[in-house]
Amino acid sequence: MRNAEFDREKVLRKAMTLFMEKGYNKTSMPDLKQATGLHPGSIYCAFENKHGLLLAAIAQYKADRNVEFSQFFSTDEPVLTQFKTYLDHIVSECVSCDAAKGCLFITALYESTQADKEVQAVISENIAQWQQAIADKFKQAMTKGELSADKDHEHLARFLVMGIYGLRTFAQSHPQPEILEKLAEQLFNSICH
Amino acid sequence: MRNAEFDREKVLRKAMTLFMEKGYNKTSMPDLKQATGLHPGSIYCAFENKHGLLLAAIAQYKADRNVEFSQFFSTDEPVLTQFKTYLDHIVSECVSCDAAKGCLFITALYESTQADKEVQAVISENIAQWQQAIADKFKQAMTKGELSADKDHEHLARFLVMGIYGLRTFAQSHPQPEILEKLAEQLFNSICH
DNA sequence: ATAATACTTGAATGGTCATTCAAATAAATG
DNA sequence: CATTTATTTGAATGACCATTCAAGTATTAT
Repeated sequence: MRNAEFDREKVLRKAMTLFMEKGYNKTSMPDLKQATGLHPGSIYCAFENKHGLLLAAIAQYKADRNVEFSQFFSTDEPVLTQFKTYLDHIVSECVSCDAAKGCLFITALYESTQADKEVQAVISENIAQWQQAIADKFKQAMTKGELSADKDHEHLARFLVMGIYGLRTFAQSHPQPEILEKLAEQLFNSICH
Repeated sequence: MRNAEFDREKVLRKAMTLFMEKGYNKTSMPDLKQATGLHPGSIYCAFENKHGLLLAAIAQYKADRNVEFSQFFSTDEPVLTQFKTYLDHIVSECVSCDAAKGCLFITALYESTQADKEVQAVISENIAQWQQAIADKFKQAMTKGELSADKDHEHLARFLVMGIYGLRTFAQSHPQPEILEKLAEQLFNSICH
């Protein structure tokens, strides 16, 4: 017996960064070898193939985003304030120059073909879970009286997810901070008022 | 001398459909040959290379969308009603099963790399023009008294573009008509109220 | 210590792709 | 009609890529 020598999380984060920066298809095995330090054989040994590495990277991305999400909502501020901070964070990601400006869910979903039902299903499921977490927070805001109780928290969550996707996509062509901030603000207001 | 035998617009629409369905990178020259009936040499003769074909397809896509846009705003209904109809049309595109459910601007933009500044610039410009056309319509709605005059028509246009991108992206993972219609409705209301 | 097991290495393989090219063909011009 | 000029054809080219594999190596368990 023998355990893998590499740090699985580090390798997955390197891979996920490449997938976000260059896209899955244009990230070659030589690219992955260079970025991760792993030889092709090791990648195949650990992840079956390039597609398996993508799935593992998506899972890691989901785990990382989950932790991040929880952190934004673990303060003792009002839930709506937490949402605003969360949105501001996303805007700052959009205008950053590193890989975080692209969301792996979106890029992988747009790149996936009809043939790759597996990636599509995994990402849809991950998005649905994120949306549910948002819906739960909205419900919490309603029970705390921060949000009028006649709203549909699941609809609000869908609208926010839609808006965040819109922000991210809009930022791809027009990454101006002030404009994105205004858009995020109106998005927030559309939900709260 | 001699003119090309093929119908340029037809070829470009075939190519644009493939690019939307499979993505630019995964659309191979054999694919293009089969879909357009053009041999590789003809494509190179007419469009320089595959990348040139993409640029030409994007230009054709823009022209087609321009015509479409004008048609939605050439009725004698109130501008806001025209917007609602336009939005409904986009929702119906999102839930359709053909290539129209993906927008070539978005798919090509997400697929383009940092290296391909040309595609990025062309698409950004095309989006900006579309956004400006929307802004003009909002201004028109304000002068006609359909929309309160204290709004910023350019901001409204950006918000609508963002929302449409959000809708399209959201639909990629959750293409349920009723849900998308509700989202489109709230998007519309966020702008008008 | 030794055997068994699993990871690592990196060159080799086979396939696919964008692009080129030279020959063939057709239209337009004078 | 003849010449010129452009397009069409489709096979050939060269590059790149995902994947495989066999030999080497380290770790664990007995």
